[in-house]
Amino acid sequence: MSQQVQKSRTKASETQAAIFRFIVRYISEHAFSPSIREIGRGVGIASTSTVHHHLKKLEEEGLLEMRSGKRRAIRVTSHHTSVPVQVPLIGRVAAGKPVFASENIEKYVAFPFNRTTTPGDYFALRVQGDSMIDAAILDGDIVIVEKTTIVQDGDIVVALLDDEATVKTLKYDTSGRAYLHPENSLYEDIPFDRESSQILGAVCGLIRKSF
Amino acid sequence: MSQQVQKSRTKASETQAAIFRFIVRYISEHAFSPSIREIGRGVGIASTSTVHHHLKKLEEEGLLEMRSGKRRAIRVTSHHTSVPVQVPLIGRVAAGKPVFASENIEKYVAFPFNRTTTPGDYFALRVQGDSMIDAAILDGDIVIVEKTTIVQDGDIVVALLDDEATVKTLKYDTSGRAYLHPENSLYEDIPFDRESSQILGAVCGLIRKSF
DNA sequence: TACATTAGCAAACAAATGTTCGGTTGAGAT
DNA sequence: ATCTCAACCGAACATTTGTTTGCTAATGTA
Repeated sequence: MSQQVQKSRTKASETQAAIFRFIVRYISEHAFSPSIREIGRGVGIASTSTVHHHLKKLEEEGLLEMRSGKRRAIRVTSHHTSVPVQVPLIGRVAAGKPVFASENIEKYVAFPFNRTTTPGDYFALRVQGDSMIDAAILDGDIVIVEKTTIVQDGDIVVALLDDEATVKTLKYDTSGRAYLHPENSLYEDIPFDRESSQILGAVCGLIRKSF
Repeated sequence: MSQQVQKSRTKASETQAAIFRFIVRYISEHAFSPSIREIGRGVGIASTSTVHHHLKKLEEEGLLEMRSGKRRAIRVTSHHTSVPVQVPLIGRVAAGKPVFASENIEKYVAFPFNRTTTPGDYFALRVQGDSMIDAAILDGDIVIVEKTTIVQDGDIVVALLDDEATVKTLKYDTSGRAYLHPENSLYEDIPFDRESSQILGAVCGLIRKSF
């Protein structure tokens, strides 16, 4: 009999799992939530109220969030999916323009943050060259950068040198002078002057695509 | 006078750029689209029809897509943002269960694909150990894997060895026998037998988080 | 001046969609 | 047999929200 209780339980959670999977997949494909009726059609439930009931359950279980009243406003809880934050990808830096001006934004790339973040605090940059291969950063990789000027010895930073954004490790020599260290023995250290040059931020993530 | 034409033009495109930025930001923060009225409130336009008009323009310019009639169904064109596809992250593989059973799915992570893909064709795996550091894959990195068994010499693959999913380079020796090659001179090659072991897929992307 | 264009507003409309209510069915418990 | 409960249906309801229409003001043009 405990088996039958279990059976009814599993049936319920199976439907709910199916709904959950449908929502995740739908959002993946469409970039916006499904409506209750679309969910019903997707998993084979005819009544909107039944779907609604399951959604409430899923919400109680903490798997997803619904904005009451709003349409197509289902969101999967960050515990179970990452929150894809769209980060502006800085392309070639146009001379004269501020680095983060919209002219320099090539496109937006999604990065799966764990915590909620303010999108404006981050940017993305495509790495050019092999000067950081010993830090496992390859040519063509996209680094996610947190905008900050508070950086420590050993941080991988993005610095603006002659209208060119470069990725290097920041280090201090024995006399406390800052320099930029390429993680590749073929390259030389670059002295860094805070007056003439500028730290744009610290690398906090990376995306690589190989297809 | 050409200046004045330009002025009115820039004014229009400025409003539209503001709307575009608002939408990107809103979707980043909420994971679903704003409604026309929310956009209006966000950029300081009182009339829904004005916002609607600008959206049409933005759609003509190819910056975004709207599903006619559907609510909160604005989507930024993949040319300007990547499409965040939610990929299931395979955690510890439970003995006996199929690898891709939902029991083994730890969570979903977003990966910025360029082209539209079917989410079911990919999975994600957290890399354990430093056996691939010479391929710039570190301990803790998340690799994105395309489910396929068609792999070539030199491909970085995910193989299932003793209920453990491992990332290695697939190679063939001179006699055509397959083996798994760790990209780290401290590790030994592993002979690979297609009968007893299984190729789960080929690595096609990578996510690293360091914060 | 008269006309065209553009950005904006307000109001009304219609469609999509979340929410609620009552009823039905089947399995398990009392 | 009777009761309870969970899953489901169908229909009605209430909002949200996309769409349309007509109007005004400002600007540049013929």
